[in-house]
Amino acid sequence: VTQGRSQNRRGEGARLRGDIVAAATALLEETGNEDAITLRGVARRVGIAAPSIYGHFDDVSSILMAVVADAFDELSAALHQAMEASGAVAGGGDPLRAVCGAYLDFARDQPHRYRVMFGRHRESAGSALMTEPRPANQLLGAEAFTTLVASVAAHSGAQPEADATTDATALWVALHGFASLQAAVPAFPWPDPAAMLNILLERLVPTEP
Amino acid sequence: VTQGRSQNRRGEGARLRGDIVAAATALLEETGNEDAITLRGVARRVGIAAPSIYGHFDDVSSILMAVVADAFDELSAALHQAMEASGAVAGGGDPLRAVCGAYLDFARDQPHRYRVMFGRHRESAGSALMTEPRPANQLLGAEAFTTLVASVAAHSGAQPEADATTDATALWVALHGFASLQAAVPAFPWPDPAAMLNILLERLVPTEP
DNA sequence: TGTACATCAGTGAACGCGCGTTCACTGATGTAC
DNA sequence: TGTACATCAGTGAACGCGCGTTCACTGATGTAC
Repeated sequence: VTQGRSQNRRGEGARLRGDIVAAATALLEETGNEDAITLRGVARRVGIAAPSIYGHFDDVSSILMAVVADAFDELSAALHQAMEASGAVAGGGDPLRAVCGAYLDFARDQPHRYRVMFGRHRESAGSALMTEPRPANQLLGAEAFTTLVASVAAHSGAQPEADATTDATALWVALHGFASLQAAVPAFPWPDPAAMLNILLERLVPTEP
Repeated sequence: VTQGRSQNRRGEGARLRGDIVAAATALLEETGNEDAITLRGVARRVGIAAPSIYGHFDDVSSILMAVVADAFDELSAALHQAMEASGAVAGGGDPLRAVCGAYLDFARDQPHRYRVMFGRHRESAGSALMTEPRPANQLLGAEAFTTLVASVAAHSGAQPEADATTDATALWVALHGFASLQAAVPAFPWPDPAAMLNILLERLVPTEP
């Protein structure tokens, strides 16, 4: 089934790349299975011939990597925006809660994309997305983590013994655990997300007096 | 390549079932990819003809389900044993720490098996392992969770306001998050597991005075 | 202004592969009489 | 004690499928002269 897609004009070939990633993302989220991202499946979805993809990606696994990279960019943007928006509210906002809420929302709204971001072991992803130890700021997702650290630091303020990185790590671990288990085991009698977030924030992050 | 496997005697056909699950488990853990559990791949590994599997499983996805069910049994056993062993030590043992340590060990020693237990969304597993809401004690993994609750309760003792189920849920979420992220993002500068466990236990579980 | 040519963006057909599953079967083991 | 037969446990060949990838190609778009 050939669609009405017309060839891009010269110099705009890169536009197809974006369409490919978008189609792959849609397939992932709709089927719930990253194995649905096949070369031919993506090509069908975009409305092009399968070999056309090779103009933009070396192989099929590179498509998934692009999907993941995209997702990390969006997560970073969502957290950043939550922090900004909350800080701007006169007097009322709690940036840390806003950031954590945005994290959980992201995971809940696009569960399969979220799963692929953190659910695959990166050594076995076939390609070297991230295998060597390296500082946190060079990792995929580093920007998102930095935002979390900043919002934790703002929340703890001048609290003695406050170590924002340690606190943020513990908090990340808990947020991810909750998001991931809620998606994986929906039948478990979970507290509702707001209540769970209360518990985790109260216990894991010191509050400025 | 036919191996020296000889046909089971009458009434012992069920033995092959165990061999199939063991082979599938080995394939999963060795390749790091549940897609390596194919009908033909498992059959090769066991040393039988591919159709022989249909005597024991309806289809290929049932094999993975059996691997997961097995893994939950082992996890429950490991946690239970950790609690018992620790409680038996005269005066010294901390059952809660022992149980949590056993959980993290299980996840670290068999990372891919662990990932498949909790990393797939159960609705999309193709079969109804667990989709309907139901009480926690009817879930796959219920036994393991019960052990965790018991060890939390023992640790909190007569602490006022102690709610062992809530505490255990928060702790589970954190343990899973840590185990899962450590496997997924090994390059992140994690604290070592014992230190992380200290932090999480201190903050998430009230201690009996 | 015209025209030959290079490049860009993508196509269509074909390949070999491993897969899940079905089918009719085989040979050993036990059992009824 | 013998023997016909049922059942159990597993086999071998074949099917059709979707897949990743390669290959030579086509037609539109821009550019040098």
